[in-house]
Amino acid sequence: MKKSVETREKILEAAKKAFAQKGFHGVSMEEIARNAGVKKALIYYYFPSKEDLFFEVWQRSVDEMEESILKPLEGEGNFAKKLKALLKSYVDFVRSRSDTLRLVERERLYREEDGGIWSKIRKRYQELLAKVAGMVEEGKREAEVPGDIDSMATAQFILGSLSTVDQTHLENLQKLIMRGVIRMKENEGG
Amino acid sequence: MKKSVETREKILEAAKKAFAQKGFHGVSMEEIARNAGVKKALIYYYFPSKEDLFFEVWQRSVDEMEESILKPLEGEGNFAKKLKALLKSYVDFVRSRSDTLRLVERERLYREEDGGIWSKIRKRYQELLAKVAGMVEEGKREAEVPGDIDSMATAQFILGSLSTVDQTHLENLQKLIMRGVIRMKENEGG
DNA sequence: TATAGTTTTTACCGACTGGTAAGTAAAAAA
DNA sequence: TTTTTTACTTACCAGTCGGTAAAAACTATA
Repeated sequence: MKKSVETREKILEAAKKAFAQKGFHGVSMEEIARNAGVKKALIYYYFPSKEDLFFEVWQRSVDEMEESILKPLEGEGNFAKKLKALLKSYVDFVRSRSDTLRLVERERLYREEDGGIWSKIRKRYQELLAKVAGMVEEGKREAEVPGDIDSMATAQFILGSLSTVDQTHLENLQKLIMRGVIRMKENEGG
Repeated sequence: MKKSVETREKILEAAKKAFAQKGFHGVSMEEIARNAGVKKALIYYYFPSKEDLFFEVWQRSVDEMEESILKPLEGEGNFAKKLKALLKSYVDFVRSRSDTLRLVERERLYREEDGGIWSKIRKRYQELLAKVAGMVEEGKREAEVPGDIDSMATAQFILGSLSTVDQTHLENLQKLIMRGVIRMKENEGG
């Protein structure tokens, strides 16, 4: 890999770790530079501002998350199987990349003066939600999801609840969600 | 009310609003003082440090939340009714005091150098979770909750999922949770 | 009205913040 | 070989941060 790209990548990596732990305002550029083994000014050679750096970190994380949880279910057939696949891949994701998840989830709550990166962040998150909601919508057409349940609500529900629970209980949660969302045929074990 | 208490209260109120919107690190003491109509130094007359101020704000918010969601179900009989009451009061709480909720939920994620207030915060949140988990445990004894579902997981699930969903879909979420948690008798409408 | 205690403001501190200007060594292009 | 570009450092800026000391204003009691 080109050296310059490597350096840029190193900065992004250090920034991601720091932001995930302490949030945007809790981290200084100095700190990121130190952890990346680089002088602070160099960060400004690659990124125009702290906000821009953060945005790239965040955006990559959502992309990574979307890829991880939606790719595995592309081949699946009916809705029940898709949901199962989604939950499984999400659980894997939470287990293996909890930093990324925390980063994505925490920072979308900022209410701050709108405009700037924060509205871009909320918008992108809505896109992700919409994709999951689209899947639930299919489930309704297949009559596997009760019709009185809103797809968007279900999408928020799935992503949100898994992200707040601690890792010990992920499988349990999977069950809870399946039971809530799918119209169960009595004789169809978990 | 005594003037001094009033002033103290005014500061706490301004602090709460600011912290809920921007998080601990996103808010300056100057800003809090300005919004409270007070000089910054006066805050230090009432509170020893920013962390202490924040901790009191946060603690009050959890207490308020616990009171709001657990009180209404003290009179209720069986588990199904209790859960229903809990969900109802929680939904009301989310609607009427979303600031408080956001404050409580956001800040418990901080990983920061441990010790200080952040571990106290996590500990207190665990207490709240434990109380909800206790209720679910009762439900298991009454055979209304499937035995293979962990009580702590369920508690995290209930509090967590409601807090991430947006207000439009709260009632839908209520349904989803009921279906997931309670062993449904087929002929018992929502 | 003098006095003592409480509450609030003024004025400041050193440390740190995000960000920039100027310069440099090495590599690439000419 | 000379010129230009890339990648990076040093040194600094103005502004803000959390926090403090001390004076000033207010209140209560005598």
